[in-house]
Amino acid sequence: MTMRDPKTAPRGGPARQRRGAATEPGAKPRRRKSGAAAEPDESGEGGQPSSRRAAKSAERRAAIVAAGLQEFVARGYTATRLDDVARRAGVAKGTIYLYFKDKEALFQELIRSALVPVVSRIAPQSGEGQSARALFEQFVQTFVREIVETERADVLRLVLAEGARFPALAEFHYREVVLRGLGAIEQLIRYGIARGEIHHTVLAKFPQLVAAPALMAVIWQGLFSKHAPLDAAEMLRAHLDIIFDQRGAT
Amino acid sequence: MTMRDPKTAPRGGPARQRRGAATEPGAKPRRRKSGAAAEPDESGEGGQPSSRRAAKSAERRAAIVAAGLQEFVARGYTATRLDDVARRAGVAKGTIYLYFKDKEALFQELIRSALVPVVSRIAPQSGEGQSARALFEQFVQTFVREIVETERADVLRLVLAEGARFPALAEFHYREVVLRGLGAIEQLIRYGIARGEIHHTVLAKFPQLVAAPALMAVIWQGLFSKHAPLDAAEMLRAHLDIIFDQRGAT
DNA sequence: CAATACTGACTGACCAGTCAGTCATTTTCA
DNA sequence: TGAAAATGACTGACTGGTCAGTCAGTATTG
Repeated sequence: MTMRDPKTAPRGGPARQRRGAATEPGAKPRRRKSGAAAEPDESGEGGQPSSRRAAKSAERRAAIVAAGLQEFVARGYTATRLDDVARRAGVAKGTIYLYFKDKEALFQELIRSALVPVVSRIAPQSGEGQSARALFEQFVQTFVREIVETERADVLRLVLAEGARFPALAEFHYREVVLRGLGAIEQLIRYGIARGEIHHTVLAKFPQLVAAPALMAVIWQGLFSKHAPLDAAEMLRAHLDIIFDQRGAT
Repeated sequence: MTMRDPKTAPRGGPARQRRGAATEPGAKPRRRKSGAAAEPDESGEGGQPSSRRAAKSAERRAAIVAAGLQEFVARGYTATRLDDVARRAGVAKGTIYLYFKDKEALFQELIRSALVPVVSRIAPQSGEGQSARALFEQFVQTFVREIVETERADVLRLVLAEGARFPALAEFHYREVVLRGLGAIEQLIRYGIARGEIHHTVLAKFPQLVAAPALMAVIWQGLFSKHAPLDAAEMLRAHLDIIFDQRGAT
């Protein structure tokens, strides 16, 4: 097994520096831009000195990320050309390298910024006193609205597609998205069991069973909806009926 | 949206002929080999004239497919180099082109030969009189043994990964694997409902709900098992408990 | 007028697909 | 039967296009 990760694979080539895994802002490339690392500096318009540049910088960065998102989603990691990303972002190719160390760094940042924020947003609003069923309904609704019906579904598929080839990406996604997501689901399940609404206690052990139809929905929409449309919301509701023991009916 | 499919993308290039979709043996490249199309000619050793050549030919073809499988699974479509496939198969690069029209043809053939045969094998043995539960158990067991625990799981993930970029592949997979698989599941469900073992009649409408945990298992094993092992068989059994209304217990 | 941001032509590696030539097997025919 | 001819299988150096990443130079800004 040769198993070389995809990058640009410096075969026998010259220097072409490499680094273990992700980008971890703080890399220290030759020149580093103001807004390059973190701190989006949320001064919208104010008068902060040098805020003008910072704002424009943040804007450019965002444009690159957005463009990258579309390109990567459409073609996958390897087949995406940074020239295209640059063109789509209305920027010269070199500019990308002012904001990101290399192609992979852009890729990871992209995934990060597309999925992480939504994980917290989708978690239950903790509404004590509400029925577990209601909380699950809300969960499903949010999931469909925020993921299945947005380009975030594409990003999720992208992670599934490329994850196996990017251990660092898979690990990150597991930690930041899967663990947190399943954790939230498990809490909901326990809540439902405690309230006597859910009788299948195994679900607390395998929250994946609750998430599975959502995964199915995301994948189906991406690959097969053209051949056989699937009403994700309805399917997920039906799944809730099963979890909550609502037999029969439609 | 430019949306060009990955291939080698003859950008503005010269002639470089292309064709609509798959390979469809019968393409008619310049020269065509004996065993190139179908009919493996199962004469093991016998005396059929010219069987020697045919046998060796089939062997080579198989070696190429096997090598391709490993490479594509490890790197994905675009990042796989045919030079590597050739080396792994113990063959010169040119030889690949004697058996397959191009990279994509090899890729498709690969997926085809890895998944299609197993679909029929995994379908229920129609054992009339048996409880639906028993049939489902058997189904799950076969699925785990034949897919989750084999490299076929990798192939399945490969389809999920590349399907979006290969409409022809997605369509083929939908027709030959998904439709047939879900069809078999739906039959089982109806059987279970008819026997009064399954009460959730929605399942007949959404057999995807039954398949979803299997999909989850395949994906989890590929991406996250390193971080959090998942006992697929146990999870799928737990899922059956839910479908069959076996409340509580573990 | 620095300093900083940006540009895009350029380099060097890379790789799908080709094809002229070599090797192996089978057929033909004396 | 044995040798030459014909057919088929295989090879790998080569071509032409591609693309990540660089950097000298230009623009913009404070």
